[in-house]
Amino acid sequence: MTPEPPYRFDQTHMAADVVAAFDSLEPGAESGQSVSVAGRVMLHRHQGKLDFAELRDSSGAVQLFAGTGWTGAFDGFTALSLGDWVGATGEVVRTRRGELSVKVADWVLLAESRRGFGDKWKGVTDVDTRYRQREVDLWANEDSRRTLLARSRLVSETRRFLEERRFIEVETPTFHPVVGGADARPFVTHHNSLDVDLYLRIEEEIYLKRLVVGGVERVFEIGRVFRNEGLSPRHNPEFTMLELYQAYADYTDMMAISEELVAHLAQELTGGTVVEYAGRPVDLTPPWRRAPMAELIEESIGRPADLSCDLEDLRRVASDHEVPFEARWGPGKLMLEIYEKTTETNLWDPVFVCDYPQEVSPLARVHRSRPGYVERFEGVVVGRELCNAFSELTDPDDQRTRFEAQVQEKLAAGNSDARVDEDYLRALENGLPPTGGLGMGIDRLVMLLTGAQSIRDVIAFPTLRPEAGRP
RNA sequence: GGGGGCGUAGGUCAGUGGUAGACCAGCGGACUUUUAAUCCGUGUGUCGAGGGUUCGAUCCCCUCCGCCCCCA
Repeated sequence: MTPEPPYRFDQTHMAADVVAAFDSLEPGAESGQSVSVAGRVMLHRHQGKLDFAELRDSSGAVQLFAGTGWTGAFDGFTALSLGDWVGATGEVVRTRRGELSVKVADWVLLAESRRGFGDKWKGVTDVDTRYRQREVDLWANEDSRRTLLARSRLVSETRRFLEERRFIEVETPTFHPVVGGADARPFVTHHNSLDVDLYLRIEEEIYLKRLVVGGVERVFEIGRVFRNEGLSPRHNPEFTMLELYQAYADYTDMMAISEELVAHLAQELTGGTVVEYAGRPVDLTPPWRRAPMAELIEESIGRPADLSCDLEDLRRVASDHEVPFEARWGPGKLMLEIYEKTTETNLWDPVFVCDYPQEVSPLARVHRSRPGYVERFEGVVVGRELCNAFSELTDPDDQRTRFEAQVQEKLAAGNSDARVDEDYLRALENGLPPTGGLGMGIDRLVMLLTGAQSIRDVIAFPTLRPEAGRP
């Protein structure tokens, strides 16, 4: 019979604190000080009238040392299973073999682990189990705990970094009446009492820029966005995006803040700005290379593929490089596809890929000196997009024209959800000052700085096929 | 949707055309300073599911399911 567990337990020390505070205790010595610790039993060694257990809490681990001569309910203690939660009180001692220990006088079972234990040496390696039962993964695998903590620190440091620069954090709606400006399929849901369909947001930018119109000159949001697309090691249908908007700034300011933020986070999390990913060094030290997309494509494939080429040239380049394309695509879309298929994945060290075709960038302002292009960049690291930024389009008439073209394009692509966002156009008519905007994928940033190969390793509960549905 | 890989005990993994093994965990026992403790004893299972070939299938073949990776 298992007694009812207590409702609370007074913990005086974390395991790591005990180990640190009594560092100087000699082997065989007793401190005379009693502590109470709590956590899970991770290893257990019974030896006749003695019993040793490794107790782990969120700070680390400390050994529990029980014996018939000093431990209440000793037989019960020896019967503890791996994974059981225990609270224990006793004097801090160091054993003759030198292990700092709590010499257990009293102890209490806080919860049983009824469902077996992973391999105590290898943990749990089955990826399906690790993702479906993250609670098991977390207590069995040190790497999993480290990643979770790194993510928490990264988000926390990001807030601090931005707040120090006078950015204000806000929360904008997750339900959008109109699909946003990014190029992604939305999830659709329905509000019963309003009897309207709503879309889960695919980005945060529209509402954030409306706040800039309202006078919030530096604003950011760290929030969940949703894209109804496939799963892959780099894509989860819901993921976390940082977006920030800064009045009176342009995309060059966004480059500066991007590289400073990433370098700062790398420093905080890894102790330096050169990190290792997939066995290769990545130098995140600012300043990052800045190069027009057209230049990078030509570097990669040895011939130009940009808006100075005519449509037939671009189609030929696409064909030569096995880039599939559709007849209705204009030169800008072709150029972007060629870039993505031939160039992007080869960019290892960070580079700001600048000056996108206007055709594929409905929310970015036209380039001040390069016709056909907009002032937009993506920060690419280890061959992946990490962030995306513009000098924001502020002209309501131009914005309307772009939205209408985008809606036509989406309808042509079979997307019946496309509509012009009249609310946003009305907001622009109230005046958006020159503004720089930046979006950064938090999940991919955590991957980069923790070495994770899959986005599922940095999301506590990634999207999975439901287990139910088996016959 | 196409290609490749994987699926064996609670965990980590071997293995064979003659219905299965190791270690750990579990259970019983010994042990007063252990460190993945050790030692003795002990049980593990629809070998992912279904069908086929075969005297006989966990193994070979087919279909399906699930997971991972690559591609679209």
